[in-house]
Amino acid sequence: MIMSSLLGVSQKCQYALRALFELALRYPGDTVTTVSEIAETQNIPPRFLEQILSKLRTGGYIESRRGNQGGYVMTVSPSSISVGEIIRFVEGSDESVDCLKKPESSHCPFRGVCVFKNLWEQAKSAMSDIFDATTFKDLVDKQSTVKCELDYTI
Amino acid sequence: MIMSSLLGVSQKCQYALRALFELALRYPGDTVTTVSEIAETQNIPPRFLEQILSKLRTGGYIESRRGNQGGYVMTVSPSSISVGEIIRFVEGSDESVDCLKKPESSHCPFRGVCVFKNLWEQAKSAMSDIFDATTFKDLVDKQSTVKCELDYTI
DNA sequence: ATAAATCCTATCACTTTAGTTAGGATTGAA
DNA sequence: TTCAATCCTAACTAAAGTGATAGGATTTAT
Repeated sequence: MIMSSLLGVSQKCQYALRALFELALRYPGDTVTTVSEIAETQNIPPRFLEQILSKLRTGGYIESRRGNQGGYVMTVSPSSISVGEIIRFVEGSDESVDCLKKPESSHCPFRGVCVFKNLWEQAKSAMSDIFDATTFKDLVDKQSTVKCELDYTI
Repeated sequence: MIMSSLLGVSQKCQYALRALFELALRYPGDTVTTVSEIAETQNIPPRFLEQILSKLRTGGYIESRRGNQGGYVMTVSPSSISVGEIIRFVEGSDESVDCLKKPESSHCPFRGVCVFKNLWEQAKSAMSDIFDATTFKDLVDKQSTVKCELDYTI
């Protein structure tokens, strides 16, 4: 985990979210977007982004068209994909805290460890609530609001 | 950051919390506790724990007595130390997410990144709320409750 | 003096992260 | 058919972070 911060979101994961957001902006639509275009717009190393998009494809979040004139496209509605879902998919779901590791039933071996367990659970749950409640449609909607504000001020 | 998990709490940090909890259990009291004793009770590598306690001392959370019959003791009230405070102290306060890095005023450089910023802030805030609201006195109180329950069932 | 303990600093092994490199497979257009 | 654009996959690497160990210096009670 990115480990120096309580909120552990890796660069790779942030890239994934931004890339998916970029595709969500173009939804719906049957024109594909190339890796290069996403990479430039979101300032992501292109070859690295290739891997990330490839992985997102295996998750069913996006589809690809290969060959000349190929690229990526979002085929499921952005409203059905939450940020939390993507974070878990990209980061994996390993727990950094022993207490939260399976099996659920096993008792904490060390004195006092149990008193922390509830704390980790609360924190995890609070974060999940936030990330699971936000879909990519929400982000797109928010983006257009921001755009408007900017346009007005110019 | 511990990276692979959204909730990034390093092993080192968990050791620190457990060690501090162990000292909080003995508060108040003028008898010191050795590193070895804490290490055994909480199953922490002793030499590693040395470093952790030494660091906690520089933060003013505990005091040490050197030499023979030396050890560590908590001199400030456990009710005045929150879990969140210790986590931040031990992990450092580096942000893993670019959006949250200083300076506050600088605008997010990439399209759509701003729509994530609020999300990171919310998540961070939700966690801080939980961890800052829990003091080591709370943990000690909770521990004695658990102890009682166990005693009754025997 | 001696033993017991913290303190300090360096080192190490291991894992993770953030990419890069290289080549291959597939497709559409000329 | 040929070519170029594009996705696909695996292997590799450099750097950083993490967890832990090691040796010695310092301090203090006995």
